[in-house]
Amino acid sequence: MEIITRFAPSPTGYIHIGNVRSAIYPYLLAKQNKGKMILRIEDTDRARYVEGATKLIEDTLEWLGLNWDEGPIVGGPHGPYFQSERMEIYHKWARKLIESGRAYADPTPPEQIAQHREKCNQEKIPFLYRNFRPENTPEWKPGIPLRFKAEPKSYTWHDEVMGDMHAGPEVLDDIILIKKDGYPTYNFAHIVDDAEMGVTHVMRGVEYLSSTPNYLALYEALHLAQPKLVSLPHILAPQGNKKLGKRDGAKSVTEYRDDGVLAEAMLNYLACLGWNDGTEQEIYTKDELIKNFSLERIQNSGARYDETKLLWLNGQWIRRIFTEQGAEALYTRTTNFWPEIANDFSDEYKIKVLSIIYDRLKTLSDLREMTTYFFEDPRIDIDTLINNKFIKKLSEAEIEELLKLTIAKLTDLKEWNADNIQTILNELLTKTGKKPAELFSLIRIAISFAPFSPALNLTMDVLGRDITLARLNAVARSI
RNA sequence: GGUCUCGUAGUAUAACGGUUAGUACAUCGGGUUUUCAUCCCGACAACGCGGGUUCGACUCCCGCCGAGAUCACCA
Repeated sequence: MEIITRFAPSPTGYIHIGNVRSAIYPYLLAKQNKGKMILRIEDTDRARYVEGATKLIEDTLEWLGLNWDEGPIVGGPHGPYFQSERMEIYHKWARKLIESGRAYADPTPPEQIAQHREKCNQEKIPFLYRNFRPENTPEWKPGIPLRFKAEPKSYTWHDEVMGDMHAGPEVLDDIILIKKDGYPTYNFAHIVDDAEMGVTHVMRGVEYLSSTPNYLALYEALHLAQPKLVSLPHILAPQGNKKLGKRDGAKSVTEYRDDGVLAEAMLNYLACLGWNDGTEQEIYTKDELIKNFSLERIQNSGARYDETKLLWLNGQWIRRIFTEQGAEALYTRTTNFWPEIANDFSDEYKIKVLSIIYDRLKTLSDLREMTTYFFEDPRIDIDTLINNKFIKKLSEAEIEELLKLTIAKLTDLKEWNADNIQTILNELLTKTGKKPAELFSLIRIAISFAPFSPALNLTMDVLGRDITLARLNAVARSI
């Protein structure tokens, strides 16, 4: 049987790292089994609807490479994929329930319901609406909510992550199926949609675990086959024990993209947060995740979000793309991350810069701060120079002498390349008898005035003879 | 409060009932001709508590404690 999964977000805002896993796992499972993932937009709450949120959701999935097989944009045989466009379908199924006596229109005003609830709270007994079921119910028509008529009974079921589950009749209640505005509730709509769309695996956060018995009752009353149920544990906020949410400052997934995190790293990190394949592998490509993914190995307790590890993984991915796919491949990802002044420089030059700096990037946006001296002359700051912990050991006369000697040697260099520059540097070392730390720090700071930079000979090679000498001369004059 | 779920280092996790409880991130040391980073080596650090069952329990059972989820005309 073909496996069909779905990701069914409501368009109330951006997708953040706390909830994107419910898109990743369905995707992996579907792809692993040559099945399909459906994207369905659950927009039945008109009050919380946010304009543009659907676009945000689509962007996020596209960036991560979680391409849905059916849904908005791509279409498919089970559309429409917006719940707001499926009203007749819900009403059709609702009528079936009414006809079989399993649903009723409920005219009880909200204030009275609140009173019932309040009374139960005071008496410290569970509030169950079925105990307050109205005796005479009108015919169902727009403006009156439709409730399920629950039967108090026990259910057992199997959750692919949580294992065998059991619940008693005390959790079964007359849940609202259709709201008074005519829109279905999540509880009803998702059951109908999953069935109509042929969804075989319902994967969602654990928060739905407690309402599962009510869903089972609905499948039963509707004579629908029960799909496999998969509860995904929460991702916890860095602080405290709450699930990661927007109020903990959970950033949107695309914000990480804009901050220079690679999609590969993001997917890798999130997939492995609360899941592992039992090996000690840490770096997974999307294809490897698809190949190795398994429901059984999803963790059943919440996992804390750890941005430090994400950034480590991102560094790993930056280096991996560079070494496996080449400098150009990495360069194509860096377009938006160079300092503004770099716009005037050629791709070729920027690729050279990237090639010597890439292994110290944690995120691509580090380029902005780390590469400026490749594009403009640094401001000469003699204090920084002479206060450096190595250069401090040299007298001003020595500094001047060393700079002059370096300039002279480099001027005589016939072919300007990294190896030859290194030879010169080595010669200078033996000739002056200075320690590498002293001489190299002096030159490094004089040409960059940066807190750190790549190996000296590489930096000088990329900068070129003219600029290197010009900067050294400028510093020599300022001493 | 009712119902349900979870509990291995700071974090993420591994371990047929028998291991010096493994790995990674973080932290702290050390190494690779300057810095920062990479890379390499090393160190620190965990089975929530109490009972059982067993020759033997992180692993099975019970109790406790702790944490979380849910009890909406939100999803």
